[in-house]
Amino acid sequence: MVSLNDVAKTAHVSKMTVSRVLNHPELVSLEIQEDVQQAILELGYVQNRAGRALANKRHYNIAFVLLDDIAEIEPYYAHLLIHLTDALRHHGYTLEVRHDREFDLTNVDAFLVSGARRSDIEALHLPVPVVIYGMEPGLISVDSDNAVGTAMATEYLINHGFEHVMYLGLAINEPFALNRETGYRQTMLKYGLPIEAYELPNNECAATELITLINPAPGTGIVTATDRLALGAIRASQALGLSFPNEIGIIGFDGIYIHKLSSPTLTTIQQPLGVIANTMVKLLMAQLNGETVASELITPTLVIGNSTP
Amino acid sequence: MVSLNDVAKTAHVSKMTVSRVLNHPELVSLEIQEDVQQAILELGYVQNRAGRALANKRHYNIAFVLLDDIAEIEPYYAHLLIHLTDALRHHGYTLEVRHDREFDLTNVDAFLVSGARRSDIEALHLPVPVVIYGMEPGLISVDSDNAVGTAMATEYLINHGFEHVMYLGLAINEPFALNRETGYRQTMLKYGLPIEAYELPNNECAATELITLINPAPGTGIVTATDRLALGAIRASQALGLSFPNEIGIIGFDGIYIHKLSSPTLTTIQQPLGVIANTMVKLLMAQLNGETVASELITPTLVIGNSTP
DNA sequence: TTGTACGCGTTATCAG
DNA sequence: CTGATAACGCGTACAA
Repeated sequence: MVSLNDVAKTAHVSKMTVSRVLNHPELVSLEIQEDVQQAILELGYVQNRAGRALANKRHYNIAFVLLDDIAEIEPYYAHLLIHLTDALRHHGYTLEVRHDREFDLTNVDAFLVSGARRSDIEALHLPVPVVIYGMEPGLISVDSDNAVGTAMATEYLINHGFEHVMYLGLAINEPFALNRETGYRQTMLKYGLPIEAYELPNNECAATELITLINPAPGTGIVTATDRLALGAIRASQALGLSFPNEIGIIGFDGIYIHKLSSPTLTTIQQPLGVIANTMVKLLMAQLNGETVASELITPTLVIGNSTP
Repeated sequence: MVSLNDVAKTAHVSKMTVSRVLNHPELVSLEIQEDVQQAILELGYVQNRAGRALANKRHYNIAFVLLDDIAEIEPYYAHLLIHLTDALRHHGYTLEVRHDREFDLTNVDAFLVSGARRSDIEALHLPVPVVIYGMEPGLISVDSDNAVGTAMATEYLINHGFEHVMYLGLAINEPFALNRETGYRQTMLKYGLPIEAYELPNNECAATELITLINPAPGTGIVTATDRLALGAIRASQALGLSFPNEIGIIGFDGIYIHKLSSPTLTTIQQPLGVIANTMVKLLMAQLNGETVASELITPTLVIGNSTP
C-alpha cells in the first residue's frame, strides 16, 4: 500500500508537505506542489480513509436510514441510493444503509433519512447533522416541490383541452400528500374550474374501483398523487372503453420506474433523484463543516408518456 | 468518544486486556472478562472502525458493484442492498455502492458484484476476494437455483390440471436464462409433455404481443422467465378474454415487487434475497479469512398469487 | 494470564 | 513556506 511517506520520499519532501498539498495547497509553494503531484501520480497514491478518520476524529461514513416498511420499498430507492453514494464519494465519504429506528451513532458522522413519518421526528433531534428526504418543518430536509408538481400536471391537462380535471390523492395526513393536493386545488381555482378531489390508499386497486364507480365522461383529465394510483386509473379507464389520450388523460407522480411498465406509458411528474441526492449531500457536508443551512425544494419535471396528448 | 483506554481505566486493567476480551476472550481469565464487559456496558463503548482498520491493515469496507444499466435497475436491488448491509454490519463491515466497471481497490477489502455479464468476467480476476450474484463458472458466486425454480413452476401448473404448459424465456445468452429454460424443458420431458418455448426481450410488450399472436386455448399454463414477461402475458390473456385461474395460469420469476402490482396478483418463483445476501457475505468473510470456498445455489420459493389456482 | 512498546496512515501544532 | 513531533484508537509482538 502506497502511503504518504512513500510519496514524500520520492518527492524529496516531508510527509507533512504531501498532506498539505492534498488538504491546504495554498500553503505550499507551486514548485513543490508540482513535484508532489508528480510523485502521487507515479506511485498511484490514494488517501487511506482509516488514517484520515483517526487523525480527524471523523468516520467518513454516513448512515442512510430507510424508514419505510421494507416490504413496501419503492424501486426509486435503489436509484436514490446510487446517486447519494456517488455524491458522497466525491467528498471521501461512504454510505451505510440502515432500516431501523435506532439511529445508532456508532462509526457514523451524520444521517440521511428517508420515509420519516410525523411520529419519527422526535427521534430525529440527534447530536449529529441530519438531512431528511421529504419535507419536515423544523428539520433540514430536501424534497420535490410537490405543489408545483401537481400544479404543472393540472395545468398541462387544462391546456390540452380537458374540460374537467379531477384529482386522486392519498388518504394520509403527511405533508407531501397535502401539498400535492394543494397544487391541484390552487391551479383549478386559478382557472376558475370546479374541484373534484378524492383521497385513497396508495394502491392500484383502490384507484381502479373508484374510477370505475365514477365512470368519467370523455374529456376528463385525471391528476394522481402517485404513479401507482395512475396505474389503477389507467386500467379502469381502459375497462370503461375510454381511449388514450383523447377521451381521457392521466398524469402520475414519481416517475422512477412504474410509469414505464404501464401501457400506455404514463405521463408523470418526475422527481429528479440525482439533483435531490446532490442537494442532500451538499446540505450534509455544509453542516459537517459547521455551517448553518436551510431546507431546499427541488422542482420536479413533467415527463410526457402516452397517457396524455 | 469512549475508547479502549477509557474502558481499561474503569475496569482497572490495561487496554490490551480490553482488546483481548473483544477479540480473543479465551486468553483472558473469566473474572477479568466480566469486569471488562461491565465497564464496556457502563461506558457504552463501541469499537472505532478507523482504529481497527489501521491496526489490521484492512478497510472494513466492501464495494457492491451494480453492473446493470442504471435505467434498468430492478427494484429488488434495493432489497438486496439492505440485506447485504445488514449481513456485513454483523461482521463490522460497511457497504459502498458503486456502478462503474473500474473495480477501484481504494479503501475496499473485497467486492460483491451483481449484474455481471460474460463480457465482464475478465475484469473480475482481482487481487482481492470477489463474490458474484448470479452464476459465473470459474468464479465464486451465489445464485438462485434457476433450473429448480422453473421446474417447480412447471410442475405446479401440470399438477393443477393445465394440459398444455408453454414457456416464455429470455433471448439472451446468459447462464441464468439458459438454466431457467432448462428447468422447464426437463420437467416437460419428465412428464412426457410437448415442449413449447419462446425467447423474447425482457419487456412486457414483447410478451403481450406474442401471447396475443399465439391466442392460447383455455387450459393453457404459462411459465415465464421474469415477472415482467408474466405481466405482459397476463395483460394479453385478459384482452383475449381468458379468465384466471381456471382457463389460464401464469407463473413469473423473481417475486420482489412487480408481482404485487399486477391484477390478478402474480404467482411467482421468489428469489430469497435475505438468504442470498447472507450467503454472499458468508463466502466473502471466509475468503477474507484466507479460506477456500465454493459457489452456492439457493433454492427459490413458490409464492402463490391469483394468476394460478 | 497480563502488561509494555510500537506501528498502522494521517493531520494539527508548533518550531524553524 | 517547510519540517519534526505527537496524537487519533487499536492490535501484534514480545516481555514479565
